[in-house]
Amino acid sequence: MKKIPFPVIQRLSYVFEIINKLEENGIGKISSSELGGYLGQTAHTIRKDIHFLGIAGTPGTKYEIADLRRLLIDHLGFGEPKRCCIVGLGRLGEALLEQLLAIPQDAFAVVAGFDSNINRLETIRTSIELFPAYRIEKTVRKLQIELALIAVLPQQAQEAADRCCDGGVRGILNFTPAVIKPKRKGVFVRAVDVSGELRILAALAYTSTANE
Amino acid sequence: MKKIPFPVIQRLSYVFEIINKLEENGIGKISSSELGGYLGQTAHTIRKDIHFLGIAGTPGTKYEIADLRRLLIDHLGFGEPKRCCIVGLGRLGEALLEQLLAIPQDAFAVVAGFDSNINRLETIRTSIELFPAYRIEKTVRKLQIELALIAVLPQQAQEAADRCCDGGVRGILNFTPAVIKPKRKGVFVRAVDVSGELRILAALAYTSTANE
DNA sequence: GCAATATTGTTATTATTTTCACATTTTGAT
DNA sequence: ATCAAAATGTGAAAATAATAACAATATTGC
Ligand SMILES: NC(=O)c1ccc[n+]([C@@H]2O[C@H](COP(=O)([O-])OP(=O)(O)OC[C@H]3O[C@@H](n4cnc5c(N)ncnc54)[C@H](O)[C@@H]3O)[C@@H](O)[C@H]2O)c1
Ligand SMILES: NC(=O)c1ccc[n+]([C@@H]2O[C@H](COP(=O)([O-])OP(=O)(O)OC[C@H]3O[C@@H](n4cnc5c(N)ncnc54)[C@H](O)[C@@H]3O)[C@@H](O)[C@H]2O)c1
Repeated sequence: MKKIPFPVIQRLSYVFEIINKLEENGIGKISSSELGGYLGQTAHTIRKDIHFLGIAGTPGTKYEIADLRRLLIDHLGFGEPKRCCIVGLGRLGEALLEQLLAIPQDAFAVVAGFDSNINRLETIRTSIELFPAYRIEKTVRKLQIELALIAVLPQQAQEAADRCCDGGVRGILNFTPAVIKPKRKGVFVRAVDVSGELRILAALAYTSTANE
Repeated sequence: MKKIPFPVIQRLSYVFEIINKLEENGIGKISSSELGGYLGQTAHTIRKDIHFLGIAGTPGTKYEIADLRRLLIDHLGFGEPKRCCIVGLGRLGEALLEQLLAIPQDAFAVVAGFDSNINRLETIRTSIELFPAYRIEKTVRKLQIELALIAVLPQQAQEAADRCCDGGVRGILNFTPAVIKPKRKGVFVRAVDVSGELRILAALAYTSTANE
């Protein structure tokens, strides 16, 4: 099977979100141009992206959403819920916990939370199990957790990520400004950094006007 | 001046963050390979990126951080603090507010918050001015706000963004899962979507193993 | 001083990604 | 039935970005 390029994966992930919502609203078909509209992309791009999944529609007709969904599940692994954990249950960590538990998510299941501060573990009221930080590795392995959200202070980010890697996670979502490197091969890291995003926006706006 | 490609802007924004921290710690020089290490990139890439700024260093020597900083300020507009506002002061909005006010930021200044719920405006204790949502346009114009962080419910995201555009913002950082389209040309939009990021991570992990 | 080493500047090459073009197929109206 | 319109499938072209290669320059140790 040919490797799917990263930008394509990124867009197809959004496509999956969109068709799920449409399906809930009883919509059964969608065209490449409509999808393009939602994503801010052209119909060309969408068709080419879908092409990476193998044949999904028939010419002349729109895409059958059910078919599209099935293909995305098969090729991108969106079938069964991914088990996640949150490391660092401060303000951000707790907000993330609430957010992910509140929204009815068929795609992700938060099954554990970790913090080095025992007081935090006793303070937070939630339906999932909470553990001290030194038990990250064992717990991740035991519960077969695949994804970790890192929301500790930047200084501890790498160490927290290393423990998750040791436990066997497959992906890390880093909310701290620190740069995290995966300890093992095959672990993917992505960052969510507010200051960084703002800086990029500022630079985009600036360079676009500076060139006029 | 030649247009700087987006990936380059993205990386140079991180470079700016890194050299600021190093400068605080009294470090005066840095090499392309060291920078590459921080960013998870090769020295080649870093040198090529810096090359877009015009000449920054001299062969044989490392980069003078002060020079690099000056060039980044000139070319990417990181000189004076950018004025920001937060639209939607729920759990996430309040957390963002605290986060951006807490960290001593020379790059960004949060100068206003907006919410449609008057009760929220009276509940939150903060040092910046808070306004009802219907005053977004006027306030953004008056305070010359350049960047907006959108943290309302997804259904209201486009409307909130439109008002910010009307007021004249240059960039929008969208924290909701809704897709936002800029109302005016020249307004840049970026999204921070936890579910989306998780899905991308999951897909990356899945496709990497499915191909083995 | 000079050679060895380390480091940047710049061009060239390669790979990736986007965009385009058009053939093919279905639907629906006349 | 037939034609026009609309939609996807797919390969080619163009644009963009990453990687590599190497020349040029400074520093350091001897
Ligand atoms: N990307 C975003 O959207 C965003 C927004 C706000 C904050 N942040 C970042 O998120 C991080 C957390 O912010 P916060 O406001 O929640 O901070 P916080 O101080 O409220 O929370 C940090 C928590 O991490 C715990 N912790 C420390 N070391 C640990 C370890 N080794 N293992 C497990 N837990 C550990 C602490 O006990 C604490 O509860 C910071 O790095 C901050 O910069 C990111
Ligand atoms: N990207 C992330 O990291 C992340 C994390 C958590 C939540 N979220 C998203 O952020 C959004 C807010 O989440 P939350 O938990 O803070 O929700 P919330 O309900 O606590 O807050 C929403 C706030 O927006 C206000 N509001 C509604 N309509 C408005 C309008 N037109 N103008 C101004 N204000 C308006 C409401 O009064 C409320 O105070 C949601 O879309 C959620 O999905 C994103």
